[in-house]
Amino acid sequence: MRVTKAVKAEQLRILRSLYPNARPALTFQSPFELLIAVILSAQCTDARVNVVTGRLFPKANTPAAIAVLGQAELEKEIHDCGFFRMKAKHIIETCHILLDEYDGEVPADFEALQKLPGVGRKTANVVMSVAFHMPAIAVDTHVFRVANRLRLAVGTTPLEVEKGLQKVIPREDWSDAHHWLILHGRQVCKARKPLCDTCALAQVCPSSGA
DNA sequence: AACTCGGGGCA
DNA sequence: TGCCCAGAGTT
Repeated sequence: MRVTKAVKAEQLRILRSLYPNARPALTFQSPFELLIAVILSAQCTDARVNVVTGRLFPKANTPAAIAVLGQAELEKEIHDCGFFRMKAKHIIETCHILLDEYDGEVPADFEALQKLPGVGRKTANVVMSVAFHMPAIAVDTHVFRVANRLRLAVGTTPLEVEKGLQKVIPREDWSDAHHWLILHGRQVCKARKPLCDTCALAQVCPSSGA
């Protein structure tokens, strides 16, 4: 199957119809809360992150408060999220940088965000998109896999796929499309046994059945 | 490019 | 039990 521009448009139309009310699964009440939640979400389900932040944020939901909390106590709070020592170290360092260099605020700047410890390209894109409503597409493993299988965007690195998606997806849909691809990757286009038999995109997917 | 960090989900 | 993850940093 040849994935033309028209086919890609059809793929996107179907995805939108499948996941009409796509929204972030993480619960947060400020850019800082979102930043922490996304750092915690690496290799951890959003449901579990929400449980952890539901306990943590009432105690501390600012860079100053978490810095006061200290690494040892933070490690206990986020223990259930996995990689807790490394994440706690990164979060504490990030809080100090936010206090020292950004007046305790989360900068609405992709480059600045990505320089923070524990914040990579994916996390920075999520914060820009979700917290600051800027056009950005965060490419995680689900987005990467689904985009490649559909040939919606092809690449061997997340950055390549991100650029490819930016070309074929209307700017106003970037934030939503991220969620369509994630949901589809989790529920249907799974890494191991993709459910091609019942996939609504099978007709427009070159990887279907393969 | 390969490895580490650390738990849980799931067959 | 064993394998796989809604990543990022280091070597």
